[in-house]
Amino acid sequence: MVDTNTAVRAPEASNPHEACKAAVDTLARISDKWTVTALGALSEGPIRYSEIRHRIEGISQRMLTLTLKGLEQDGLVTRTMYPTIPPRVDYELTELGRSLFVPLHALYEWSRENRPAMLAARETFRRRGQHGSPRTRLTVTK
Amino acid sequence: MVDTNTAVRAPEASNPHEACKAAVDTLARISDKWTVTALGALSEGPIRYSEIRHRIEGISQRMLTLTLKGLEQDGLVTRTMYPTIPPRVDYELTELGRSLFVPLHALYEWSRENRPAMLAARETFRRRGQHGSPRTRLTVTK
DNA sequence: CGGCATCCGTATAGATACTG
DNA sequence: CAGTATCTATACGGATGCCG
Repeated sequence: MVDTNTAVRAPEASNPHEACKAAVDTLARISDKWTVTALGALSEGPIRYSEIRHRIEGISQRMLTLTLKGLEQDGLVTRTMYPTIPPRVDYELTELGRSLFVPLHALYEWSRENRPAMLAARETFRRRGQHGSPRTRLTVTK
Repeated sequence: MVDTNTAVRAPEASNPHEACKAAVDTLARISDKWTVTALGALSEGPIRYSEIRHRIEGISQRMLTLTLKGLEQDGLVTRTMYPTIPPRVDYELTELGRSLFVPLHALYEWSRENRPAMLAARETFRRRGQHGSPRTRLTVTK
């Protein structure tokens, strides 16, 4: 993995295949149960561990620690330890971390606009039970 | 669309908390192993089951079926059965499904630009082992 | 306070075999 | 061809307890 990926060159829409793989790859890293929520908690500036934990309802220490470590590892947040007693640790988004809010915001916008439709579709689907006559085309064109 | 969500009004950044929850919610629906890849396979127009399966390397029938059923349920794709022999089923993106490509593309763009940095950060992290002296601030300001 | 280790339940998804 | 059904492996995440 010594890079060498400067040669790929995705000119326009490229083939959706490659774009898809890249998106999937990023998704795989941020789509665990807490990562995005943690990013949200960090979005307002430096914040200490206990405060994050307080903001994210329902998260366990284990999951918060793991999530933060993952973010730190990927260069999305910085971790600053103050060796005081009692100890104190601050977390802060890096520039890279903040940049993630762009696609995240797009996702949020989509949710706001289209999720109701999605849930409605799901309701409809559930009610007709998909077994009745979902979309059987009898007029075989070819 | 019974909506009633016209009342929320996210003026500017709103509070990141709510935006975060919405984004997380959408993420939860598209971030299984195959959904986005399937959307990618569907992106070029109507396509039949076997062709999708052919395009998505490594997917099992079970997973493809489950993924497509999920997409259909959420109103992101339509399923059209041709009761011929042998049977044939076409899948096609709905308008809702296509609209998802907007945030997905944002994600793709982010990946293209920042993923190398992320992987590099990960490499660095792995090499210094995060135990040496990652970021201990001795100058306690307050 | 912040974090790690251990144990354990559950959800997700792969392999395989069978059906209309 | 386009699924369904069953079994199994494993990754994710929660609860608890200990440590610097």
